[in-house]
Amino acid sequence: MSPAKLFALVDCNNFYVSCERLFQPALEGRPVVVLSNNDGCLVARSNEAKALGLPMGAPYFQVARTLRQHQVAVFSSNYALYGDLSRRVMQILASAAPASEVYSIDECFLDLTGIATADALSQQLVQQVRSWTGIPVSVGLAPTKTLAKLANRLAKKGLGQGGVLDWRALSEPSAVLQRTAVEDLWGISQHWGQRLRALGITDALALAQAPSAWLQAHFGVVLVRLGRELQGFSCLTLETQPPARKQIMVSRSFGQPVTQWSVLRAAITHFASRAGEKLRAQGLLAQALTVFLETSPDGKHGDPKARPPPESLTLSFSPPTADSATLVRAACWGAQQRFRDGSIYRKAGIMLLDLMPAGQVVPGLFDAPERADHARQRMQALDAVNARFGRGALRFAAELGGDTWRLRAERRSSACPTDWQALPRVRAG
DNA sequence: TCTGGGGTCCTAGGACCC
DNA sequence: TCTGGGGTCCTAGGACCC
Repeated sequence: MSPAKLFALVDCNNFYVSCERLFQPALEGRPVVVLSNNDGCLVARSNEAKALGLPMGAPYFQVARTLRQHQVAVFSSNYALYGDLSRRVMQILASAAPASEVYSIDECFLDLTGIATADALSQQLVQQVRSWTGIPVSVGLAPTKTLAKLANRLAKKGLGQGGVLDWRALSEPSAVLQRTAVEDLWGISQHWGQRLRALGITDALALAQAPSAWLQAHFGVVLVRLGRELQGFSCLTLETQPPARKQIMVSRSFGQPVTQWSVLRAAITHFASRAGEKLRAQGLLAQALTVFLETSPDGKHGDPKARPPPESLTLSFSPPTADSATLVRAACWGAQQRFRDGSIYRKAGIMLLDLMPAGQVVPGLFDAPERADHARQRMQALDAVNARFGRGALRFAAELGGDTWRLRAERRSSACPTDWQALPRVRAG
C-alpha cells in the first residue's frame, strides 16, 4: 500500500508588503498596503493594516481617509520587483522537495509524501527562505491540498511551530473544521458561501459531512471534491508541469477616460505587441484574437453604475501567427470596427485564443513560407533588442498616438533588483 | 471623480451526426 | 398514425482563484 499523501502549502506572508519592506526596513511594524494596477484598490495589507479593519480589495478612494489618519504607508504595485523575489523563493522551495507546483506568485505546493521528517524540513525551509531572500513564509502540512491551505491559515495565525502547522498533529481536527467558516475555505467565495448558508451549511465540518450526492445536486462536482478533500481524501493532484496556456490576455483600465481614436489605437497597439511577446516567450502561435472595448457607465437605465457590456470582435488567423505586426494590424482593425465617435472608453484589451505550439504548425497550401520566415526573424530581432535595452525600447509607431490611457501608479517604489538604475547607491568614505 | 488583471474549470444548451 | 436516442463538439456564461 502506498503511503498516505502529504502536501505542504508554502505561502509568503503578506507577500507584496514584505517585498516593499525589504527595501524600506523602517516600515517593519508599521501599517503598509499595496494598491492594484491603476491604484484602484487594496491588494495587499500588512498585519497592522489588517488590524485597522482595512478590507482586502477595498477601493482606494473609499479608504484613503483612513489610510491618511493612521499614516499607513501606501505603495502602487511593482510587479517587476514581486516577480523577481517570487522566482528566488520558488527556486529554494523547488530544490528542497521531490516535486513542487508554483500555484501563484506567492504560493507553492510541495509533495512531501513519504518524508518522515516533513515537519523539520518545513521549519528549515521557513528559516532558509527568510535568510536567503528576506521574505517570511508560513507552511501548512496536510494529506490534501485543501487541508494544507487551511493548515497554512492556522500557521499564519501563529498556531503550530516555527511557522509550520501540521494538520496530522491536531488533537481535534473536527473541532477546527467546525470553527472554520465555510467561506474561509479554498474554493468557496461569497456567493457560494451564501448559498451554502441558506441550505444550513455554515462551517467546514458540516460541508465535510454533507452527502456527496446532495452536494453534486446543489453545486456540482467542484464541491463534491472539496467535501472529499476536507475528509482527508486527496482529489486534487500536484501539477508539476505548468499546463500549456490556453489563452493570453492583455488588458488595462485606462488612467483617464479615452475618447480619441488615436489614443485608443495606441493602447490597442501596445496590448497586441505585448501579447505577441508573451506568445513568443511561450513558443506558441495564436489562431484567433479577440479585441474588446469597455465604455464608462452611461447613467442610463436607472442604475448609475450599470456598465454597458464590452464591445468585442473576434478574428481568426490562417496560418496561426506569433507575429506582432499581424496581431497589431488585426487588433487595430477590429477595434476600429467597434470604435464609436462620442463614446467614452474606460478599458480595453485583447485576448489570443486557440493557441498551439509553434512546432506543430502545418503550412497551408497557399501560405508563403519565406514571408513567415522573415516575420519570425523580425520578431527575434525585436525581442532581442527589448531584452537588451528594456521592454518597449523598440515598438510600433502607432503606440505613440497618445499616452493618456496609461496607468496611474503614483506611489510606485523604485526598488527593483533586476534594474541597475534602481539599485541603491552606496558611497564609501 | 476614483473599484485590477490574468487566468482556469464546469455546466447547460444547441448543433450536428448516425 | 406513428416521429429516437445517444454521442460529440462548440460556445456562452458563471463560478472560482490570487
